[in-house]
Amino acid sequence: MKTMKDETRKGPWTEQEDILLINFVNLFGDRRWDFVAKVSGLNRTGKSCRLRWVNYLHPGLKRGKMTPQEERLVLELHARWGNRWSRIARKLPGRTDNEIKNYWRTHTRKKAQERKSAMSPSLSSSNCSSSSNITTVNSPPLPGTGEASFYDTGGLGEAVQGGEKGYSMDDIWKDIENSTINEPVCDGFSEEGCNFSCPSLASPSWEYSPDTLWSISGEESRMFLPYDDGTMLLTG
DNA sequence: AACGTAAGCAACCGCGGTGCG
DNA sequence: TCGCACCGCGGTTGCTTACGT
Repeated sequence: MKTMKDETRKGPWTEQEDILLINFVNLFGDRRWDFVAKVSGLNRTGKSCRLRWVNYLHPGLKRGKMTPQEERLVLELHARWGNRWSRIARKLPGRTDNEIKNYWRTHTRKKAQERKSAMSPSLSSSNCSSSSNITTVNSPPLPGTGEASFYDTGGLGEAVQGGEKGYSMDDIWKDIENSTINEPVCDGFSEEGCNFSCPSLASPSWEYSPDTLWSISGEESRMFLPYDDGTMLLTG
């Protein structure tokens, strides 16, 4: 039974809603989403709140372009695990399943198009190098091997070498090597179920800090004052 | 400068799993 | 043991922005 009062909001989140959600998550944690949704006064479902938090508001999130290493990691993990986006995301600190999923979608679409055009007889076959890609993932070029692939065409530069702080790509690769399809992988930052939960318990690479509080403009960030314990104060 | 298309991103939906009374 | 409520995941959709003509 839904009354008009129960009508939940949908669609894009406003800044005010974000602020509210952050404050209430900091108060009550990021597990009881229905509760948070109710007490916050947001006319949103718990589900919606969770999604907004996980995909956008979580302070550990990295924003911006995937590094070539991350791209390679995604491809490798996808080759192993398929569309287990959340699982893959756990291997990529600061990236969400949604982000990876979107990346993959775009990526595969691009690849499909490249393939198509490569197949086309009217086009030169010289561009096959960029369409070898995914099927070669089974034997991924490990970091440091210097093996060139199309994945490395983006960004490059300093981002490649130790661009990730806290949890090195080497560690991640080692971790992956040690993991198997059947074994859920548990590590410091990506413990099953702990990744996005309990911010105050997050591993160092996920901890709250003004630096990791989004990649937002100064104007936006002015609205918050992080407490010592990681909670925020709305300054208005 | 205007328009059309592609790409990227944020959010919703439906389903399955899990915990609890 | 069963039913319910909630959570999390994967798939999909729709909107916005970027780019090319």
